[in-house]
Amino acid sequence: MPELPEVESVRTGLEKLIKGLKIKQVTVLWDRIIAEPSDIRLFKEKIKNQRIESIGRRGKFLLFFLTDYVMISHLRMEGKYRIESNDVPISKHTHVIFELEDGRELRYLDVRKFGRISLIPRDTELAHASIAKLGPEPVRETLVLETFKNQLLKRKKTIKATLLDQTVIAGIGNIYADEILFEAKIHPARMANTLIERELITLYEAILLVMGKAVKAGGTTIRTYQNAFGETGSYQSFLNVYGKKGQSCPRCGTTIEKTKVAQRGTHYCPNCQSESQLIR
DNA sequence: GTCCTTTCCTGACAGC
DNA sequence: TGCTGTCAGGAAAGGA
Repeated sequence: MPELPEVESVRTGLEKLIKGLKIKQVTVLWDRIIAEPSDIRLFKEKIKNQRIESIGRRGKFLLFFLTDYVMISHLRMEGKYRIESNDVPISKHTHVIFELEDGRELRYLDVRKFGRISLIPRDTELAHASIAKLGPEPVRETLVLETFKNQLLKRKKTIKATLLDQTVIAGIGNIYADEILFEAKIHPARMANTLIERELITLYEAILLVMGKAVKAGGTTIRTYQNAFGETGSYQSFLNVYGKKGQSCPRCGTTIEKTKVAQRGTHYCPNCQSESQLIR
């Protein structure tokens, strides 16, 4: 499940592999992957002979900057890009094939077909609905402590749901939300607007720490995640609570529990992230 | 405006 | 063995 660190690792990989190449033509094997334009023929027509000038990222969205268009791609749960020679057989879960001028192909694979691709004119990307509403990236330069605190204090929902809300901060998904809350010693079901000053600052620092460390590690490989080189991330070796139900908390030894918060599987240490916080 | 629920999808796994 | 049911979950859309 690619979150910001995994998408960033895909981005840097793709830049090394296909930047500067021209797309000769595109084959779409599962129409629903293409969100825009709604007419698939138009998508294929427009992308023909476009050169991949660079590859950017905003939150969990990949942005392929082409000659005249920007291709916005979200991998959702299991989307991945592979570069293959055109004589390599098409695997079962390949849904979009971009033929490149050097005979290789950029292939989009997605077991669950949740990923979406949009092709829009250059320079309209920042105004595109999916991008425009995103909150700041989780780095010190863009995530301003005061703004962050104000955002949280007006949310009448759990802190876990708030961290997953892409309009508050861009790029945090289920794995890192659990890891961040463990780091900050805050219970995931705590209401965001009940956090006190000290907790808000601790949480802010935990976000920067966890996300920064995960980007450096090339992301986390839980199920099937691979970057463009087919490499896995290494952050899973730093995970403290995610997927650790029944194991000992690395901080206090208490057994890690799993519940459901904000409709998501949620892992936490019942001692470090105490329930008693909930009554405040 | 904010929050909550549903929808999209397939593979893995538990239980019978 | 083979079937059925449940779970995994990010974002968009629609309803409250």
